[in-house]
Amino acid sequence: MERKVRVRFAPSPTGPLHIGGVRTALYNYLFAKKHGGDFLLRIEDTDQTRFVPGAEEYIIESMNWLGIPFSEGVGIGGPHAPYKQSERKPLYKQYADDLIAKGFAYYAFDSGEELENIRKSMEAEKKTFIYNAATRGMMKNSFTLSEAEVNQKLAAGEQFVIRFKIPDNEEVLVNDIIRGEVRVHSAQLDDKVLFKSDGMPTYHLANVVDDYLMEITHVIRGEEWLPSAPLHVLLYRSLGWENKMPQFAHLPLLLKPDGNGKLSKRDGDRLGFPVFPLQWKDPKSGEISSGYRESGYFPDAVVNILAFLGWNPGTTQEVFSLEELVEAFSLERVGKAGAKFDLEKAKWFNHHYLVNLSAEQVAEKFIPILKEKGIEVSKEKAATICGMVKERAHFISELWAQSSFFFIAPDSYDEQVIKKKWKEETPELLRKSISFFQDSANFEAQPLHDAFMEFLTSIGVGPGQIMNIIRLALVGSSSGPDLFAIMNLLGKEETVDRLNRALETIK
RNA sequence: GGUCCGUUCGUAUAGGGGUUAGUACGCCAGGUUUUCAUCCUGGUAACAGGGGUUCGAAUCCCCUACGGACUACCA
Repeated sequence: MERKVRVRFAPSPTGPLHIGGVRTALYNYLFAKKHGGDFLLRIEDTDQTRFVPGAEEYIIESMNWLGIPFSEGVGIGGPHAPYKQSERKPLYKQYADDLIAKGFAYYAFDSGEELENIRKSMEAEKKTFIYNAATRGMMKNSFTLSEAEVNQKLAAGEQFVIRFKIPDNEEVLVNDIIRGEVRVHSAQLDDKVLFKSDGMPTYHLANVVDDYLMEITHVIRGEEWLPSAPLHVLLYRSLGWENKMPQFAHLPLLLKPDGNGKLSKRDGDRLGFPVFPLQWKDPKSGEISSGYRESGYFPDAVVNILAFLGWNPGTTQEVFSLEELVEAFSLERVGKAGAKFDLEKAKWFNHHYLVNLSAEQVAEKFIPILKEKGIEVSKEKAATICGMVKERAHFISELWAQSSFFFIAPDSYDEQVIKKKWKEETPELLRKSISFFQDSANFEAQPLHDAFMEFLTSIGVGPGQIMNIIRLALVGSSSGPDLFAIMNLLGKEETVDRLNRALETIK
């Protein structure tokens, strides 16, 4: 019996969504769509102490910006609502109780302090404290206390947790789509807390219960969860849900670009690239972290960049739309090793997307920037300019530096060019050129070019002697688009003005 | 420390017993362009180390090294 593919993205609202998380969400989405399945958003907020206001909204806004839609979940609703674990709180206890009834879990009354002390003293002996078959007998729990004592503590309202009883001496097998068979001996596992003293389940319980209830078929999550996957397998078995256990796929981590280690919030701004999809202002410290959106990345480009960090299609195609990614994606082609973010490649991707936009589309995004600078232009003119300069930029924001001379005459001239190109005969040449332009009836780029070339030939001057000077006068530097196209856009009057100004100013 | 996961050019990766170890970004050189950018062509650069298995290993196995994750009443 084939179940309908259902996957979930289950972030914790403890801060802004990290690009590693975005990639996890993306892979989940791609997998779901590829198999005609569902993609749910579940918010895992079982830890009230770490809740950060705005984080949940941030997650949803990020996914919206990226154009990755959920089919079900928080903010959308669906047959398994609610999708926020804090709102599902009453649901979990019964499963913990069920586990206790079946002998797979037990009450424990050790205080945090007691636990900490024993961990410390074990550490002093260079041993690791594991709360399991080996140590249960020395702690305060259902095994060391009589049933009457336990009941009395419970009745007295004493604080307790419910721990999972890891089976003794067993090899636990986790079947991972990406990593194959992973085996861990139960002696290495500890009796994790399933149910906290505050009445909330821990991740482990809530996650398994909700995945079961929501009929999740594939759990695609970060590699940091691999060590606890054996516990989850055991939990499915103990709950009697083994035949409904989802398949696991643990994704490789995103690493920092320099050195090693997991990519973290600090690295991004240190290395000059965002680690968050959207700009984030920490509600407590007020600290601002940059986002891809605000940095000028296109959502399609971010999706494309992220898709290729840990996955490849097995062909040489690198530019993929979201639809194409859905078509090409498979978990089998996800790599095992952590991937480092490459800023240069990311910029290249964005540049590629920028160039592939039409001049009109680019202009639409550029006009607001011009407005901010107090410049009003027609859509047509903006589009013409964008068409001329878009391939010289990685981001929309770089367009201004590439095109400001269209709107504002240069207030200085590149010294290097002056030094190299401004010769004794230059002023005379420039004067002749000015009067040529002054007398030109046709200022269309091509005819103007042809006529000017003819003129240069007639006075016995090579283009190299004057073209750079004219560019310098018009642009202020020696770079930029086709000179005659610039003149055409500037118009005769402005062109002649700028040439005259250069003549007067230089030397 | 323990457990688990990983390791191909600087980066992302292809290749999974016989390849001149391929591609992209970056970088370098040449071409195009009156300039710069784009574009085109070429180049640079990698199988962590050691043992096996095999006629043959980047590929399979083991060990070592290195890196990472986890080791909470956090997720």
